[in-house]
Amino acid sequence: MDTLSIGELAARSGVAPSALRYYEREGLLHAARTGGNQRRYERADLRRVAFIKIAQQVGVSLEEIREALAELPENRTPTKADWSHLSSRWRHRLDERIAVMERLRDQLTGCIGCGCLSLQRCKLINPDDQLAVRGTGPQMILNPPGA
Amino acid sequence: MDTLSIGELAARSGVAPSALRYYEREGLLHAARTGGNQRRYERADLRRVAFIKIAQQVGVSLEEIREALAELPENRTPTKADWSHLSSRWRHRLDERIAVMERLRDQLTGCIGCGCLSLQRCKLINPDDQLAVRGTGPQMILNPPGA
DNA sequence: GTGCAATGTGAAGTTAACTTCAACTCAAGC
DNA sequence: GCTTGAGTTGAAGTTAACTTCACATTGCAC
Repeated sequence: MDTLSIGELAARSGVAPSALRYYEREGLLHAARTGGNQRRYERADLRRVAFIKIAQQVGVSLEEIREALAELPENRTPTKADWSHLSSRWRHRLDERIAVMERLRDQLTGCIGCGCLSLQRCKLINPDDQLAVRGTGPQMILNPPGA
Repeated sequence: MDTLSIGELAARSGVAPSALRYYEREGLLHAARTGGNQRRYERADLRRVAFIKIAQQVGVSLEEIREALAELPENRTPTKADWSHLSSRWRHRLDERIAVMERLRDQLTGCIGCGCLSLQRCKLINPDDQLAVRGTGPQMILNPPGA
């Protein structure tokens, strides 16, 4: 057969049936129904679920993932080109997130040297938190001066 | 004065007072009290809060953060060496997480070429999901063969 | 010393992303 | 054809990490 029951999709994707039903309620996934009202997924849905998992790994909310998936064609199985398009957009997200984490790491590494951990600038240099006026939180990482 | 009220710490750290109280209930933070029962924080607590924010950025739960912070000395203000030790441990975490995301990105990039997005190995090469037996989910990223 | 913003507390509410439950129906093997 | 393991639904429960609320108390400014 070329369709999958919810249990099969769950086993293949590593996502619990209850989560798949939840995704359906949330509009991230759609399933055809058998005469007896059971869900039947297409193999293409494996990709869809894979994409959802990947995006979650990157820290994206289901809400945003749904919006992204909404760009895929509804009336036909997505083609390579469709997935390519989506994937490359997400590649950018990934790149950005990696960049943030690298800045975080480098800043942390720099702070190991003086032990300050202020992340707004080393306390030894800037003992009065003067950078606090730029906003709250770890400014140097989320909003580096050079970006 | 060299202590901070909860409002001051909140403003400096970018963390809401309610969150700071919550952290205290959860054992991540401790504050001295004035005669009138108001919290007074030491300047060293700015570092503590900064560390909490950083760790959260990395996707670590407060539970784990609390465990990490528990390694700091309780009876004295943490020294540079104390923070250095903690920081270098977290640098490893960051490195690992960055590595995972880079694998994710590279895999995604690879899949853009064929449009498959299977992440268990390109479907064109492995049309029957044979890798599914290795476990559920995106194995190649979370558990790369070479790791 | 008085006023009013800041702070205190416990309890309840919120959001995301699911899971669990109860009660029922479907479907595949013997 | 009967059993039994999947599957269905709506509703309620769960967890993390907070926020909001109501109401009492404090403490700096004038």
